[in-house]
Amino acid sequence: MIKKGPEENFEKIKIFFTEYLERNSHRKTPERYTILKEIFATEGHFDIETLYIRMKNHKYRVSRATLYNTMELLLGCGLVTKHQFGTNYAQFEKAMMFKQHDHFIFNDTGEVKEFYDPRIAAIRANVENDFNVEITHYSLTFYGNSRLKK
Amino acid sequence: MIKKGPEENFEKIKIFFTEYLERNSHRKTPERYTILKEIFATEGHFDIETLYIRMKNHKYRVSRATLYNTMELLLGCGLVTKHQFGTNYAQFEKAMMFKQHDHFIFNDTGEVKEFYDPRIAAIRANVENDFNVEITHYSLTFYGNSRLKK
DNA sequence: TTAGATGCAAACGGTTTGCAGGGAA
DNA sequence: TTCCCTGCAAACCGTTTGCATCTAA
Repeated sequence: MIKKGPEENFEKIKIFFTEYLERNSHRKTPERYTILKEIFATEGHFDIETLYIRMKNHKYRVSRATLYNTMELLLGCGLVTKHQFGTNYAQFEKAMMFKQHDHFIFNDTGEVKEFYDPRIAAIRANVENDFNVEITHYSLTFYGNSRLKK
Repeated sequence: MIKKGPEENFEKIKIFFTEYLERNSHRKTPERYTILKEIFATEGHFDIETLYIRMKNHKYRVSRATLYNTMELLLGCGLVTKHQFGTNYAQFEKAMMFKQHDHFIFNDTGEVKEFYDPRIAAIRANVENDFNVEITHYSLTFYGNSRLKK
């Protein structure tokens, strides 16, 4: 079985984004694709300012307004996820389809760990029934400190 | 068995706060007690601005700076809990000892519902073991819309 | 007496908005 | 050609900070 390279996967992502833009009558501007590319070229979490500086370093002409604007689109089609993590600015990460997870944050460093627990789906189902609601998204984050080595 | 009135419970809270202030060499100023009283006299969630306006309406002379300052102390001794709920300003609620709960937020109105699920404690224990950390606090919030009545 | 608190107002910083110019359709 | 998007800069707004004054200890 031939393993797909990251380039091929990114092609699919571009097509997915294109379809979303067309479906919602949004223009397919080069800026939007450049931002998408930049996001999927890096790992882990990021905030707007970091992304802005990174793109400036890569000699792209881009404004913060367009970044915020495009993030809204990427959130809308589910290619990116937004987190608040307690501070008063947002952090994002590219959505890893089929790899749902939640977060643990170190109080001192802010370092982010990821974990997955199937029981969350069960809790979610319960909440939907109890309140007669449809849950669109959720956030579960633990905060703490590393234990002393024994 | 005689049921305790809210006044009597509040006396205990005041004593608890006083002990915390003394233990940490903080002054017992009238402002701090007034803020404490105001918070425990109202139900549900609130933000700083709402609290500020409410106190102004009650003819108290208070500044936002002192409110933020005092919230820090109340958080420090666990009498109050802080939430971020995705917006970029904080919301608080008085801690209800022995009544742990999490939140469901309506996407459209921002209305807050509370629920409790014991499985969260189990997930928490797992995370502590997996990462060899000590969890100090956490946040679980579901977001969604009310289902159409059938 | 004095170091910590307060009220006020200005500063801060992430996000949003207004607007003239540019480019996708 | 149209009008949605972009870059830029200013506005916005919740929070933090600086400072003169006040007061709990």
